[in-house]
Amino acid sequence: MCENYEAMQKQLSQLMNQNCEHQIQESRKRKSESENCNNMFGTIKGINNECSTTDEESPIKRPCREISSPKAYKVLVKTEASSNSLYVMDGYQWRKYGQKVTRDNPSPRAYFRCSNAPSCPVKKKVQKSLEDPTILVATYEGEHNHGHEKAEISMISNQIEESFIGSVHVTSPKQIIQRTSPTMKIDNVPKSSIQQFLVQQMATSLTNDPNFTAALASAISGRILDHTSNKANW
DNA sequence: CGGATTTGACCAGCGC
DNA sequence: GCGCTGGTCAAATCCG
Repeated sequence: MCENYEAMQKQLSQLMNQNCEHQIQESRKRKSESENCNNMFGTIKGINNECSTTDEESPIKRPCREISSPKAYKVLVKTEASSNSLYVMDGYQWRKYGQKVTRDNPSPRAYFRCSNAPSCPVKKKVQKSLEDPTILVATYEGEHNHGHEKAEISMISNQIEESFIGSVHVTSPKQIIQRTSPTMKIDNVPKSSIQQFLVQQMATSLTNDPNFTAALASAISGRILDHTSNKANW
């Protein structure tokens, strides 16, 4: 699995390099992060840093500031439909320092800084998805310079639906949530998150396997029957 | 009372 | 230079 995953990463890097060169030749229209990052149904730019490697070679100064942030990735969180909260429980402690209504999305965008450690440079932007208000789009920038603390437990207990997005074209939010084609730049994502992602992928594959679920069901029912028959014998 | 949140003001970058 | 926009600051407010 890991080998296949690494092979996919290489292919993705090559493709993104090609896209990057093409983008350099395109218009120098102002890079708006809200247009590129918040619109998860379009081509998402600035989340990965592939293009930054060609900066020195390119005669045109790259317009996207976000590319200078090498550790940016997105997390999509499914929330309760009635919930208006912009708080994403990911195990870290965040301090909100601003909120803004952006032009292309009527729902406000909240800005958070990691407060687990005073010098932690990580920032997080959270905004509801334009297409599906029950989905919170959290964009993380930077890398934590402290321990993960209770993140692992929290991510499981809060049933976070997450997907990491590189420079890919996404056609539907459901596709993201169902993780039909997970693509991410491995350098952009904390290793613990990668492990989490792989575990989830494995769990999904197993649960989608009818043979596995049937065997699991029979094993559980057998266990229960054994247990009840043992009790009856008592 | 101290820390977290809210929210209006301010700043910088970009297009025209 | 001006206006628009996203991002950040900081004083006011809230809350445990």
